[in-house]
Amino acid sequence: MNAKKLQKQYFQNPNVIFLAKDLLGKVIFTNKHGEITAGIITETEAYFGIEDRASHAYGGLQTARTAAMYQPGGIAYIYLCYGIHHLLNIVASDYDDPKSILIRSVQPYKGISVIEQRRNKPLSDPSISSGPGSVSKALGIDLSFNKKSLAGDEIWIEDLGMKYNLNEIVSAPRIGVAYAKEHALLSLRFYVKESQYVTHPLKPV
DNA sequence: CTAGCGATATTCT
DNA sequence: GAATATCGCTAGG
Repeated sequence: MNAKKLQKQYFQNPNVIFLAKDLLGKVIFTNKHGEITAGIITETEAYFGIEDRASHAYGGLQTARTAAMYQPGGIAYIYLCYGIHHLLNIVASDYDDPKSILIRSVQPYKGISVIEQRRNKPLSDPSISSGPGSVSKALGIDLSFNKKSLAGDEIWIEDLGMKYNLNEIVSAPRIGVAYAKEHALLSLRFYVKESQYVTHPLKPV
C-alpha cells in the first residue's frame, strides 16, 4: 500500500469512461479549516463534453458556471444543483475540451466523526455519503473548492493501491438525465457491486 | 417499501 | 416562467 497523490497528467486523459472506472477505489481527501476528511470512491458518472446532451457544456456552451470544465484536466468543477446541493466533478482531458466525471458516492475513510457531524447521521447509515449532494456535504465541499487543483493541499486524490476487478464494477444508465434523450440511456454510470455506498441500486444493464 | 413535495441558483424560453 | 447532473422529510400501504 504505497499511497500516492494522483498528478495532473492522470486527469488529462480524454477517455472519461476509463477514468470513471479507474477512479473507483481511489480516495478523495479534503482539508477544510485543518479538518481532514476522506472517502473511497464507490460510484461515478462520465460526462463526455460538447456532444453529450446531459452535459452542461453540451453544444460548446460556455457560461460563468461551466468555465471550470474548459480548463485543462486535474481541477474540481463544483456545481450548485437545484440551488442547494454542491456536486463534485473532476475535470478531465485538456484545455477547451469540457469532459468531466461526477463523483456520486464515496465510503467514509478518514475523519469519520467530522463527517458524522456534517451530515448529522451515524456512520451506520449508508446514506451518510451516498449521492452526489451527500458526498459534498460529507467532505465539506462547497463553491470555494471550484477550480481548485486536485493535486493541491485542500482537495486531492490518492491511489492507496485498492483496485476493483472488472467483475466487481457494474455499469448502468446515468441518473436524473432523462431530458438528455438518446444519451439518457448510455451506460456511463459505474459503481462497485457490493458497496452499500451507491445511489438507489438499479438493475445492471 | 413507494409517492409527493419543498428548498432555491443558474440557465434558457 | 420553467427546468434542472438532489436530498430529506412526510404520509400512506
